[in-house]
Amino acid sequence: MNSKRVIFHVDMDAFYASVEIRENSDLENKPVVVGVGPNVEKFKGVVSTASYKAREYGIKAGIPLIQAYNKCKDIVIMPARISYYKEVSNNIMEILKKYSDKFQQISIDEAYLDVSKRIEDYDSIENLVNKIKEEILNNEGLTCSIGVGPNKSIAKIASGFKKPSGVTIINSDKIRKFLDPLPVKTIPGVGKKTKKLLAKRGIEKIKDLIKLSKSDLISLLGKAGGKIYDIAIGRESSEVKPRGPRKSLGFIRSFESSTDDIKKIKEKIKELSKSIIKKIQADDFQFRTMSIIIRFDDFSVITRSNSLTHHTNDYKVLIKNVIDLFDKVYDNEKRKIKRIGVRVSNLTKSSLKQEILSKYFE
DNA sequence: GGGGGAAGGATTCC
DNA sequence: TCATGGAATCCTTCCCCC
Ligand SMILES: Nc1ncnc2c1ncn2[C@@H]1O[C@H](COP(=O)(O)OP(=O)(O)OP(=O)(O)O)[C@@H](O)[C@H]1O
Ligand SMILES: [Mg+2]
Repeated sequence: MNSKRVIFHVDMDAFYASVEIRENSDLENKPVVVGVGPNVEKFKGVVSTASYKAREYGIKAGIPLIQAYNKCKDIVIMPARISYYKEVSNNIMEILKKYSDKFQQISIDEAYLDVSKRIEDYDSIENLVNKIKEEILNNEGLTCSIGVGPNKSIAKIASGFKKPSGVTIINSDKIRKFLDPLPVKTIPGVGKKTKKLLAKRGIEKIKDLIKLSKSDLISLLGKAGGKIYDIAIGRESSEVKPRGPRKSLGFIRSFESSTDDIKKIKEKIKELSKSIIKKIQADDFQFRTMSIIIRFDDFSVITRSNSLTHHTNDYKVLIKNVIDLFDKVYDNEKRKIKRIGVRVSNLTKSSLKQEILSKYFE
């Protein structure tokens, strides 16, 4: 029995922007930006993604639209149509499933495929990769990048190595050669803060990281440190497994400008709550915990939450609780509010009996 | 001492 | 100067209770 695995990580190229370009051929080769936020037309919002042409100007996800415009006055800004991208995503995921024995969707535009059983040699890897890319291009008119490795993390890092439309295959005997020179930030889980913390200790490349012991890294970074260590030594071994049920659901909206108009804020809270109820009822969920999220004009963020004794999907219950939470915060609060959100968690399926748990209580 | 849960914050990801 | 929106996971603190 051979335990060596072959994992693919498939990641669509500039996904939202590519869909918009596919829909409108005038946009081909143009610097296209998909924007999100309170008023994309008036540059109030940020870049959700940028086409590769736009990236030449330093435009990338997360930067304010006004900055993107200043970098390139020719950009075409499209407001995001997430539900449409979701449909496209579903089509792509169906294609990917066909080519794998185990499948794990990670996000709207990424998935892991365990294809170990379908691979005998290097050529069969290339054949399978090309087949997948072909079918996505033919059926959906979109390109993707694929990383191949002996585990999920290496596959993922590999898929980002050559983009767009790249293929990167990392054999087990090339792991060190591949990982060593990469910056620590390449590792999934190492973000801005962790990068800085490591830099302070002179750790910038993955090869620096593996000089530390696993326990060093755990005492430095907690549980995350252990995961980061395993990835860095190339021995991360988590399974490709289907996505579980969602754990929370919520909506957040920013105001065009910060406000202390309580009425306006409460209206927004009700609107967001209504959307949540609509969605959980459609998806047949119930919740037990309700939270509000507030970002003030100084950009500090607070969350307030409370939990019920029983699950519910009732609008009135949600409204009462989140408005109460808000009133408590705004009792003696001077700062204006930039952004307000409502979220529910502790979810269960409404109809389906909770067989597994209820068995224990017979 | 610690299990177990609630709350709140921080960080990361896409 | 600008600074989204959806979600997951982890950490710390507090509390109830054995
Ligand atoms: N910071 C962000 N805010 C909102 N949406 C984001 C953000 N980052 C990514 N997304 C959305 O998720 C999609 C997939 O993200 P991903 O990181 O794979 O980038 P991408 O646009 O597909 O480009 P790439 O070719 O680098 O993969 C994007 O198209 C995008 O719009
Ligand atoms: Mg992508």
